Amino acid sequence: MDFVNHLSTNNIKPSLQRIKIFEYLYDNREHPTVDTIYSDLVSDIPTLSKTTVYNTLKLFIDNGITSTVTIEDNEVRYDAIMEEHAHFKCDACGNVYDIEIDMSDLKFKKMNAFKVEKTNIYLKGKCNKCLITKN
Amino acid sequence: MDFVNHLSTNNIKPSLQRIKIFEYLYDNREHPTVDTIYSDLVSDIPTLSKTTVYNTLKLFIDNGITSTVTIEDNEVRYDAIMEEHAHFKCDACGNVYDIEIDMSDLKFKKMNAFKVEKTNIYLKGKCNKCLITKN
DNA sequence: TATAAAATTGTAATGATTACAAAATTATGT
DNA sequence: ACATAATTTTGTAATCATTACAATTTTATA
Repeated sequence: MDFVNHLSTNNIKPSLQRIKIFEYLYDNREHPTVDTIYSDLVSDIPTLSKTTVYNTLKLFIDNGITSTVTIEDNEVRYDAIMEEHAHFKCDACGNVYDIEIDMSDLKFKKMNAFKVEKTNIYLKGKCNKCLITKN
Repeated sequence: MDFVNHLSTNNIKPSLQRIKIFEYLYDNREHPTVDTIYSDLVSDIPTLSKTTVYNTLKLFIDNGITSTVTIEDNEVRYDAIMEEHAHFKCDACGNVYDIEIDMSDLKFKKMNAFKVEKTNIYLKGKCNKCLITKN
């Protein structure tokens, strides 16, 4: 994945901060929060500001290369994978995993009243790691 | 719907505030926010406090008669309908509608790694009202 | 009716996000 | 290359939703 090129082709000038933040998001698939992104990157970019993380993520979202994952009402997570997929959140360890899904199987009723542009799915439960360890 | 009985059978003492808040949630199916609930009820219960609305909704959720609807990362909505259903949010007018859905049709891959307890689905797009009016 | 328990309320504290202006960096025209 | 303009980054302060907490009010109990 050529991050510089990916940013450029999406009308985002590839500054150091933007490259590093996108790279982090793309490589760390656990859907990190702003705080996690900031904490993990500040050692690499000592001048990094949390405001920059917020600004940059908003820029990514506006240009369609990142999306938010809102499962809990008190934490916003970010995801750089834009292909159709769903999420699973383990309510024991709190981790959020990607899930492959075929949304074409979904059958909605009375959908003539709406023009659907995006379908979001997330599951909750226990991941195997937590089932084995804690139970 | 006998609200007093519904609260009682779910281990919630049916105080005036609790009855009114649940009644409001159950009758107003547009998934209101705390602010909306408070604003609409304070004329009816002049002493009502926003803290009470927060406390009461938390109590409802803990006792399984209400759930949160988290579609946007900056607004928490509440829903008293606990039967399986999905949501549609119109990003023109902002309204959230209920949708009937058969989740048994969903096919996930690699799901052996998880024990799923709850499936959440929401769609985004434009409702017919907005498509006709604004376009 | 007195006392204890529970519910409600108002205010203050918290924490995430945003606004904003200054500083730093990068691009542009000559 | 240099001066100037534009953009990006940064830090601080403001905002807003939510929570903590203690006081008050209401309800239950003996």
